[in-house]
Amino acid sequence: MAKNLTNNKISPKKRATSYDVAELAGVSQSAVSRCFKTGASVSKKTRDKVMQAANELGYQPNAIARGLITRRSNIVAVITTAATTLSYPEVLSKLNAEFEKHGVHILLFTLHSESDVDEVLNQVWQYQVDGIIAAAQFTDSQIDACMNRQIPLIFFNRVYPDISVSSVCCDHAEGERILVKGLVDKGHKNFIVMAGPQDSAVSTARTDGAVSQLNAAGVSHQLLQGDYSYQTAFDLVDDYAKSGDLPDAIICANDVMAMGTIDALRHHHQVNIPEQVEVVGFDGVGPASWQSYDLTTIKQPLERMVEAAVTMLLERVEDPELPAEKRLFAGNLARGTSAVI
Amino acid sequence: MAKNLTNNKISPKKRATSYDVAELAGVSQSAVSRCFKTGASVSKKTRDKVMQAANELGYQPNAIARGLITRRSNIVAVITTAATTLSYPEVLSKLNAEFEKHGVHILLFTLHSESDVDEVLNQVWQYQVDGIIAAAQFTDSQIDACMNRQIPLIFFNRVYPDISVSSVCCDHAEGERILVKGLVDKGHKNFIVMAGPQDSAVSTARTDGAVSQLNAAGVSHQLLQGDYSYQTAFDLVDDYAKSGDLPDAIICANDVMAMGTIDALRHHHQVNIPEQVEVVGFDGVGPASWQSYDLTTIKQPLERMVEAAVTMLLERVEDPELPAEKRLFAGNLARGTSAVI
DNA sequence: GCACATATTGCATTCGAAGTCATTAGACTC
DNA sequence: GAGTCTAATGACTTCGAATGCAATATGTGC
Repeated sequence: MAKNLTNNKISPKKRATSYDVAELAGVSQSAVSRCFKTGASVSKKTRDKVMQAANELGYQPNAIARGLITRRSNIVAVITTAATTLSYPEVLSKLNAEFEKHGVHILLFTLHSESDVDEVLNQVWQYQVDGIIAAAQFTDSQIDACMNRQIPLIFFNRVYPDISVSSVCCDHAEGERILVKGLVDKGHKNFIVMAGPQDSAVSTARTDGAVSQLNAAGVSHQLLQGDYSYQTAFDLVDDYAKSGDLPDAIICANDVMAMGTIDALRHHHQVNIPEQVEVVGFDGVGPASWQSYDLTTIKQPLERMVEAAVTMLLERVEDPELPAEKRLFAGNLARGTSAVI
Repeated sequence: MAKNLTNNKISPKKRATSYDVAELAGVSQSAVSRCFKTGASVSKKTRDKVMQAANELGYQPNAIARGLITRRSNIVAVITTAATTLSYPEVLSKLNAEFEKHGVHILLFTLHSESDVDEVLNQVWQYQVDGIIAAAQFTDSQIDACMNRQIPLIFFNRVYPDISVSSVCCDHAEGERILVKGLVDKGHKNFIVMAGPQDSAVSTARTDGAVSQLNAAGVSHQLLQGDYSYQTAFDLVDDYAKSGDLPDAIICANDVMAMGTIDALRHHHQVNIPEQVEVVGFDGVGPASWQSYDLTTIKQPLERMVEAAVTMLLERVEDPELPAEKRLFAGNLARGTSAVI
């Protein structure tokens, strides 16, 4: 096979490097490098020559090589549990949009079960990410591992009250307080609280919030163990309703379960919602506001939460010494138009 | 400040490199490298020493440095339009799971508008990704750019009949054929076809499929221009119904619009669905099967499509000479239990 | 014990861009 | 035109792991 000529522009075998550009432009490799760094000292003449050569060769600096020397990959890891929740795409795409503004990209890691965290972290170390956004439960030693490696870490919708680690979280307890207050003020006495998966910290926060408010108000409740899914909620409520008696209100740990609950009551038991039973959720996902459900729920201010998470992370990438910070955002009550609370 | 001692294990400032491990284990850096490469020639004795040292230092090979020399980043770019579609999280998390099996990770790029492709591609080049999965519309020259750089490219739910480029796609036309046939066989005569955004290739494929089947069957239809969103569909149908007359059936380019359609008719115009008007969608998203909608739709075999896309991409990473391949998967009819088609 | 094949090992180099430093060109002053 | 000062430039080194190659160790058969 013929030897590859250095200045054979046709050969698509190798992508152009800064040396190729330098040669074509008649300058040194250093000059090329400087042209792609804002604020570097380059004369207009050189820059023009270099840029033209770069265009001609389709040159883009190799982020891998750059990352090696600058020790900045401009990549952050986003670690989430496999997506059952409907707000996942919204969060992910907002995160991506925010990071992109700063030239940062997302390397995605999804967990099949929360126990995979260790394995995922090993992968994360290899990629020299600049930071981590975690929407998953970490153990203390996993958090320690991030700190030892000086990799900024922001939890999304998880809080560790006893650990000095940053987080952005919706105020689940406060949200439930608002919901419960509304329902209790309306005179409801018998409640069902439907929890999400037992290993979900978010569900626990919401459920505990609701329960303690109900207790404080001195009204009774019963707990159903759901798993965030429509079908499980549907089945649970279907079974429950077969027994004959109905609660005044059902508080679900997320919107999807609330919709399952509504459908079970409405379609299998001819119960009028919200006249006979009032159902509330949490999240503010799209379908919750659809006419068929018109759900009363707490809408998480995802936009602001994502913005906060990104800002906090990038600040800490710049200055790793910044102290941890926990930010708690109140949700907005989205009142179903036919609801009365 | 004190000079950093080479063997100061306490200092968390720098992560361990293969040289650190080599020193601690009393071997050369090459030996360390070989220990982390499967199939390399290393004695058990050396491997043990190295692995112990690596553990002690928390060493993980630096994927950035490795990528530089091997010209493999083990990263693939996933390019999608900003997620309005409900199947997005499902696809993304399945993609991730499949790739992870092969030690490949996803670098995420989302487009705010389809015109951002150029900008995104520039980012993509910088990261030396091994391949690209694109769920977005590319121009011919953008496709060419990938080919020139020899970066394998697989389109997801986009086809380019005239270009030799690989794709995995749901057979939208075939799906619409099934739906239309069912509806026509039932005796329906007046149809509405609701399209998605005009720049969406998927919408066009579905809409055209439906229209040509309707024409072939000799039944009339009217076209409404939607945008895949619930609200727009709701408003369009609401307006339409105000005029007084109703079609026999409405064919929507996706499930979300079908649900908006159902809600508008049912809640604003007291139309019985499916008795008075039959509504069908496309996608098979979660809420479509919920009792309130119980939608007749074509479910895309996402699991298989994702598997195919991943396999095809990785094959082409291994052997860039493999010819392009277009795979078309038929969707499954999901019949609403109360539907009659 | 010797000749030889095979398995391990280390040295030196490589990938591509960025930073350090010394040098040079250019602008400006008097 | 000589003397300063700054801006621009290039040679060289660096980041961390992988690899070709040569050197050494180990093992085998006689």
